[in-house]
Amino acid sequence: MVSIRDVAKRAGVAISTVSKVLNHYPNVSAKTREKVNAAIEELGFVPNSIASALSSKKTGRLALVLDMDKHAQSVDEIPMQYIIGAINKAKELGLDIITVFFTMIQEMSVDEMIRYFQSQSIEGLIICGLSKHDKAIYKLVKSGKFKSVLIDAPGVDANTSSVHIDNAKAQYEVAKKFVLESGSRKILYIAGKKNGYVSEERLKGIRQLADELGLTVFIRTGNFSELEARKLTMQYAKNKDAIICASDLMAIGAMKALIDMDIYRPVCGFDGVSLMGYAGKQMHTVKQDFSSIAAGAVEELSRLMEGESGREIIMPHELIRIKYLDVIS
Amino acid sequence: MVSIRDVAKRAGVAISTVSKVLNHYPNVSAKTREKVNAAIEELGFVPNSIASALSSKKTGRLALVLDMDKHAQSVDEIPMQYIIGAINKAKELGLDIITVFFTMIQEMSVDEMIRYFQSQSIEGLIICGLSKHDKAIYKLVKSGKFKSVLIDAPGVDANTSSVHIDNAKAQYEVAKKFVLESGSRKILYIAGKKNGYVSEERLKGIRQLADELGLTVFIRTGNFSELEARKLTMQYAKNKDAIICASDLMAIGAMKALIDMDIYRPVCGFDGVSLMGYAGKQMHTVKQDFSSIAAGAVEELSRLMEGESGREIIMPHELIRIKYLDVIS
DNA sequence: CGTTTTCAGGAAAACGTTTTCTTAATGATA
DNA sequence: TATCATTAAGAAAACGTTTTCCTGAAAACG
Repeated sequence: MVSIRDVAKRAGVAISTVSKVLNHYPNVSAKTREKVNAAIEELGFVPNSIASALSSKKTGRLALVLDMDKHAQSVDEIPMQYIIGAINKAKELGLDIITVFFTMIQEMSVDEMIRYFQSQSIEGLIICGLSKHDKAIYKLVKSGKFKSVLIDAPGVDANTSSVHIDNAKAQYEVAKKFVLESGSRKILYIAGKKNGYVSEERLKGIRQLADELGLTVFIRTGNFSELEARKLTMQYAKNKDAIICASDLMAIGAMKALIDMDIYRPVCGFDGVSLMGYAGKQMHTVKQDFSSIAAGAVEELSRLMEGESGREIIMPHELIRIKYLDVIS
Repeated sequence: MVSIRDVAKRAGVAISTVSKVLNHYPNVSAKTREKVNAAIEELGFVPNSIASALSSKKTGRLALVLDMDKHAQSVDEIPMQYIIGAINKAKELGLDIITVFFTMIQEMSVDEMIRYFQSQSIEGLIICGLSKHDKAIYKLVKSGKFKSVLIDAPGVDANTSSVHIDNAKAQYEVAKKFVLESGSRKILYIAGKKNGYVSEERLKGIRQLADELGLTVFIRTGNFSELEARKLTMQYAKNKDAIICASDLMAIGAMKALIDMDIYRPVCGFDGVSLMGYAGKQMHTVKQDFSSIAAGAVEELSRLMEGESGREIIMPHELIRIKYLDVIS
């Protein structure tokens, strides 16, 4: 392996001078810089980031923490969008590596996680989709050993930022459009998780709308599960005008139930996953750009790592209507 | 940061002794080991993998190379399955990190990629779904700077292994079952890519079956594109008995076309992606366990990194029939 | 009991950088 | 011309490990 030492020898300068050239220090004469760069070129020198990290104590390593079931048969495209967005942005910013980390995060393993991140010299965490009520995450973030950005959860301290859309507003908007268009008055709302930050926000949106328009909204919790939404729809849809779900996946469950029951009710979703295209029903929903959200989180993390303090970033959302696809007769 | 030095001091031993304990060397007495472990515990010492890597020249870093469009709206779940399988296995084997790397791999950027991997001290590559005819990959692997495992492409040298199912056999088997069951004689076969390894193999399987059963098979190339398959089906399906596609995604395209044309033809797919469940038609297909395939690739890479030489690993496949889902009326 | 073997444990170099401090040379100022 | 400020460049320590080599003591052997 050709090292900075070889370059120095070749260029007839000191090691420190080569390092200065590498790191674009100002106090190097043009002539010397020239010589060094020539030597680098000739020897095909590639700086060793491991040595650099050890010496400078800056690794530029980020971990993207996804809370997924290990054996997920993931029909769910959201994690992939997060990964794509985060990795591309990290590369752009010269943050060397994004570690993706799947786990069932449980309280008992937090210490293990901290040790793992520490041993890997990870400087920043991007944590996706975990509520602030999740003790494990709280502990992880509160350990103070890492800068963190939370996606879809509110920040917890000055070392922490959060990135998410305005869920309450988005839910309000899409539901309003949906309700006015379909003329519905009695709604079945299938919410996400009890105590989940995102779920609570969306619920706020619905409640606001209900107040404003004087709607009757019957609320049940679907745990973001297709099956659960299906059951709830079976049970409660009959005497309602329409169904609003806190996620597209649950909306699919609802649609399946409606078909089973052989009744028609308009359905409104949330997320705008492209999978919906294959489910084939026309539907109002909120489109989130998960890839941009993750990219924003990486950018924000890089800010935090430069010593700035935490803040809350609201990403834009879009109201869309999934198009009717002809694969469904 | 508490270092091995602190531990040594606390335990009243030399640094090298602590290192020996850490790495489970045999020549350390039980008593000393005890003392050291106690000190580690008391100080909450976590070994620094960066320093370790620098010193030992072993990073245990792997890169999972996925050739994806940067902005893919990825309905495609296969990359995610690769990632899940690879990361989990890597963690299990103590291979520190999996870098996931998205790129449009083009010949011009190969040198850049090599430099990037080198600077990151990456020791092994897992390269997914690229044909051996792809010059970029060939160059990358042939650079000899990394141990590589190719998924869905044949190995190229002694430093390289390959992992894939027996595509010819799988295509033969699923098509045979499909053809016999549906009694088809005149088949439209929509192949994958020209010169793609996987595509060619599957084509072999179809040809063998055609010979054996005396079928008439009309072959067109769909480039693994839903849209392309749809067009080809439009154009050629009318006077055929059935359609066999080299991927599920193309099968979906074919089904859409059949619906447009308002004719019925049985369709056979390949891959077994769970997305198919949402497309809703009953269909024969080959199920690949992409997660296990990636896990196998990591395991194999670890073997290569220990100095073993390259080989070809055939993973099992399964013939399945996607169940009729009631979301489709 | 003396000699050889075995082995636990320590000292120190090495890995490839960064960074601080120092030095020498140049140019500016009085 | 003498003094001071400025700056380019080098020397060397430091980062936290691993690993090789060495030492001394205990164990084994005759």
